[in-house]
Amino acid sequence: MRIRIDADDRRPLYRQVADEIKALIARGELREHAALPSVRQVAADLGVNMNTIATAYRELEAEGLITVKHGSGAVVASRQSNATSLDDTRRTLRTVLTQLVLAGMKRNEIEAVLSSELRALLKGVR
Amino acid sequence: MRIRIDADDRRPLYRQVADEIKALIARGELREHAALPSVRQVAADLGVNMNTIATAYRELEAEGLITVKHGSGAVVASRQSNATSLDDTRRTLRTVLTQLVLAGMKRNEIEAVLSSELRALLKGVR
Amino acid sequence: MRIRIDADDRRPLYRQVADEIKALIARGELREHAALPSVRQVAADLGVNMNTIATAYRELEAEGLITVKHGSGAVVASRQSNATSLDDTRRTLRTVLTQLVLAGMKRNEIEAVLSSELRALLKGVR
Amino acid sequence: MRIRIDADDRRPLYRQVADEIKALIARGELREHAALPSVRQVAADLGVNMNTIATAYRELEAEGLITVKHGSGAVVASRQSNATSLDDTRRTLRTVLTQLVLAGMKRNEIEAVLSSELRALLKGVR
DNA sequence: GTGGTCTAGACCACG
DNA sequence: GTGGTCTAGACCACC
Repeated sequence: MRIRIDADDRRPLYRQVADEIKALIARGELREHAALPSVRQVAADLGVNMNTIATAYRELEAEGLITVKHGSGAVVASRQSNATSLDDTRRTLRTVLTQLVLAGMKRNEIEAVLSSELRALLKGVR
Repeated sequence: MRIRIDADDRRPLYRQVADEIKALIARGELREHAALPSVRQVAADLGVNMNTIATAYRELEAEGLITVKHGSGAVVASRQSNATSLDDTRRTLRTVLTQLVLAGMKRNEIEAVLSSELRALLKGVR
Repeated sequence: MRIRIDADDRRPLYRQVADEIKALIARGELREHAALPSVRQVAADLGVNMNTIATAYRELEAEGLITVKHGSGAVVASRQSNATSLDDTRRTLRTVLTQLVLAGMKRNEIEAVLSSELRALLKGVR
Repeated sequence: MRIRIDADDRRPLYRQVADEIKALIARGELREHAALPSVRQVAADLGVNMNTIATAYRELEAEGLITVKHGSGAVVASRQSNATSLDDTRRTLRTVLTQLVLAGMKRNEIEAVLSSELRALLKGVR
């Protein structure tokens, strides 16, 4: 289970980590009740501050995707409620689509990008 | 031509304004060479500081979407270069799709959302 | 004698006009005591506000390059003192050279640009 | 590593700062991945407002010369794209050369100034 | 009238 | 500690 971060990515580190873990859950690579690696471990692997990973885990817990148990690490929550508001998601989606249109892409080109990314995301076990 | 901002939106104000204007351009409601409302005007309409709007306009100019002429206001640029990197856009797209999957949506439901938003964006004169 | 302005040029209009006239004088196309076209005329030709041209002429007069005679128009001054400080000029030159270096040009490429521009400027009567 | 600003310089402060840093990069005094001093530090050194320096850094980032990471400062970018248009640079160069001619300098004197400035700029480690 | 620059000071986000 | 955002208000440059 590999988490990647990218210095050229403009998202803050903690969000890159959180987003990577979300993708693992979405793809089914991390299933319900699966244990996440410890904060310390991830921090060491990525060479970043432990606080950064702790912040990522806190965000995931706030969204209801993982459960952090005192002393025994974090596990994927049983029912993903995903507290991220659908409003936010649709807003972001609109922004993305606007960027694609302004980049000069035609409708069918945009549709191709969308389904290619969706396919890539869902090609996992799910 | 109405610009909306939302206090519940977590993007900074200046970016909400910039994104709204991008959408207007993408939809064709603001065409090439069309004049944008003045910084003071928008600031008064939205009840925010002039500097906030000036920042939004500066960002749009830096991306090549508008041209600002000192004493005479801003207009939509003739050829949109759109400096926003496609990498960033695809990264954001992946995040959005992940959110939709985590919200429990099935593949066909997600496809429905995508095409509905795309249709809404392109239903303009374009 | 043609003065050109360019909407894509980021210098203010009045400075574009002033710079064009300076170039005409430098090239010898406008010699000592030659009459400049009237403010009204230039404004009409270029389709801009008379104030803009008046500002340009005022700048040229302040630099000692032209003499504005009440009621009888402007003429090129007899001895060009050119009040523009050499400091400013050298500062601008340094900025230009820095841009060329940062654009990745090698020393000999930069030298080629410099002498090509200099030749173009001096190919006039001078 | 010293940044100088000059009240007699007609460029805005933030651009003087940005231009000074560009020159440091061009000369090789600031190499790839080198850390820039913090916004607060530079502001304190120069006795100007933090926002002024932040504006300079934002401009440098927009031109692709530096990368700003939120909690950890700014570094020189790995590959300089230098978004400044070559058109603008050549226009400025023409203006500079015109000034030199109007200052009464002969062709060979101008060539001497040009190569002296170019040598000064490139005498670094580069 | 338009936008540009700068200040002082507040509060937030990131590591 | 770092930079980011926003405000209020001043003064300047351009048309």
